[in-house]
Amino acid sequence: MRISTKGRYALRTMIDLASFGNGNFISLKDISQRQNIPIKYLEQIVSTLNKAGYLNSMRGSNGGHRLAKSPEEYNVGDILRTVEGNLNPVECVAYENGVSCPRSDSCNSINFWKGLDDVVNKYIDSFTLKDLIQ
Amino acid sequence: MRISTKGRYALRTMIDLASFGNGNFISLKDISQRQNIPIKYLEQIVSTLNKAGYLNSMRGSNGGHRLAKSPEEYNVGDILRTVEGNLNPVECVAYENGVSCPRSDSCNSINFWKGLDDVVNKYIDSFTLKDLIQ
DNA sequence: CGTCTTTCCTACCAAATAGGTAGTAATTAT
DNA sequence: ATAATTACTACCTATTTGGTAGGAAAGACG
Repeated sequence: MRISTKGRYALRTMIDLASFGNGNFISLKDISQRQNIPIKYLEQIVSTLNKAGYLNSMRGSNGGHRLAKSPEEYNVGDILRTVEGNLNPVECVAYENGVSCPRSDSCNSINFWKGLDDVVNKYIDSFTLKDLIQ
Repeated sequence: MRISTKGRYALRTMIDLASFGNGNFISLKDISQRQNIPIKYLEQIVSTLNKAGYLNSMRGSNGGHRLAKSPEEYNVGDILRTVEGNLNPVECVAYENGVSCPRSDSCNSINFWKGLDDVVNKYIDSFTLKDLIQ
């Protein structure tokens, strides 16, 4: 029942950009040093955030990353699900293309797990990035 | 953000005992077949539940396990924490012997993670084993 | 133009965790 | 005695986590 470093680093990176960015491009080197995250690992995480459209990036000298939107427009749940994959507590609550656990008919606990999934997602979806800045 | 098979199997085992036990000793073989859980793996999980005092066990022919208390006296959160270890979403919210994350002073997200930890534990603690039987 | 800085992309890797399997000893009903 | 069952301990394989490493592409600046 853990959020991995990816999720935590992603959130700290977004908070860092929101706090120190001010619309300017910030290099991974700066974020890496401030947040104490290995730069090569940070690259991968930022790449995911980038592909999700959360960031604008610029290559080359003086390049870097900045938020694509203002902090209150980011849902923390979206950020976490983007880098962590889904956050289902158990796979039987994930219904991809209509397929569910073969035991679901006889399973007494599936509604319990669904409820857990709900409270987790409801909680993380109740925060925007702005809420996490002081 | 996953509950492992250990937690799910443990819960299903407790539900099975509550549903089919009726105060009698039920063998792991029976539970294993009904719940489709490898018996040797089940042994280990049941051993943990046993050591936590949740079960009475009897060896030998016609032996088996039964609930030590009535279903409404088991908290589902306790069962899960017993077999899964703690369920902290991130380690920084776990304060063992007063030690916390070295970044906690400057960390904007620690209260967010603590809140997540709270909603998860509050949810799983709001169910007893009885609630999960039909 | 050349160089420096930075992102972008892909491959690789070691340690930990998950999810078991296996063997054998101890206990008890019949 | 023996068959059935729990109890204990060691082992094992696949996946996931948490990174490293190297080089290509792009842009700023002298």
